[in-house]
Amino acid sequence: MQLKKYTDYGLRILMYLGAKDGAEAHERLTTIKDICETFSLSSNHVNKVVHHLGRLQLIETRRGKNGGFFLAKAPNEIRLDYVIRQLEGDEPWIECHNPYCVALPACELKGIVARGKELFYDYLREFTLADLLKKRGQLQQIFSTAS
Amino acid sequence: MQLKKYTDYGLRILMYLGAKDGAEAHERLTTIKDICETFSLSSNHVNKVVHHLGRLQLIETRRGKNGGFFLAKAPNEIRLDYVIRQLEGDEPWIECHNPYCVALPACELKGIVARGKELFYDYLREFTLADLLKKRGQLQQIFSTAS
DNA sequence: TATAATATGCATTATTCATGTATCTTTGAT
DNA sequence: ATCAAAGATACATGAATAATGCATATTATA
Ligand code: SF4
Ligand code: SF4
Repeated sequence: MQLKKYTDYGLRILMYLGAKDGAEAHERLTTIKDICETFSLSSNHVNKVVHHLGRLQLIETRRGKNGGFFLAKAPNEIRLDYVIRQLEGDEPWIECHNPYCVALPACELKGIVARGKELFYDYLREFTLADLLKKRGQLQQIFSTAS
Repeated sequence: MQLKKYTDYGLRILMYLGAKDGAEAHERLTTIKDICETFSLSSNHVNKVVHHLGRLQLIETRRGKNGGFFLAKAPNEIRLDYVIRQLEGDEPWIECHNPYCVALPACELKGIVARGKELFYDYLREFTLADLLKKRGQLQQIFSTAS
């Protein structure tokens, strides 16, 4: 019972992008290499997460020389429940089929767990990327010295 | 992001025990074999879960011939949050060390997820095994015909 | 004393996550 | 035009953990 690193990497990437400043898009362009160096991660993995974030239209990616990516929305429009649900995958927390459980027709448990899961996400729904950037200055400093 | 089958097996075992009736302890004795046949599970795995439930003092186990196990508490005294926390293991849902994440000192995320996790368990805390036995009759029927 | 049950430790398999390699495509700079 | 730098994509490998299997010890009862 733990979030995938994949999901956390996605959030780190968003935090990195959100912490950056610069009015012009090209000033804000970040590359996969930047992320990897900052967080000491595998470029392949980050590659996939970045691609995923792009498909979700949370970031905009630019191929080719001088390419990179940047936030496609304002931080306060990026809700954490959405990000985590999408990156993590939104399957039920208990698998009752596969193989089929005989108790299923009379089981109260699956509903309770499912409701608990929704409460978890309801809570996350109260937060956006902007909330993760409260210590923006400190983040900037960490990211600039990390590489 | 899914509960382990191990955990669900534990809850199934408790449901099975709770659905049984019979005033005397020996009438209520269930064996690992019973569980395995009812749910079509591996006896080794069930073995371990039963042992675990015994250590948690949720069931009482009896070794030797005519042995088995039975609920050590009333169903309404067995809280779901406790069972799931114990069987599942109560680790954080995000691992920030191992390897160490540079953002940690300025990270708001880990706290948010940790709080969400607690809300999940807070919700489970409202339920006990008794709530899982609402359709007790139907469960009894299922369990008696399953084997 | 034989037998039926749980207890326990270790080995193996399966699944999923994480990572690596290679190649393609796009884009800007030279 | 050509090259190089970036993400996109597909596939392969490795690592971690969950799930299962096997063997044996221990205990209690008939
Ligand atoms: S016991 Fe309930 S929750 Fe668990 S697998 Fe069966 S139906 Fe699903
Ligand atoms: S980003 Fe925050 S939550 Fe994720 S690993 Fe780093 S410190 Fe932990």
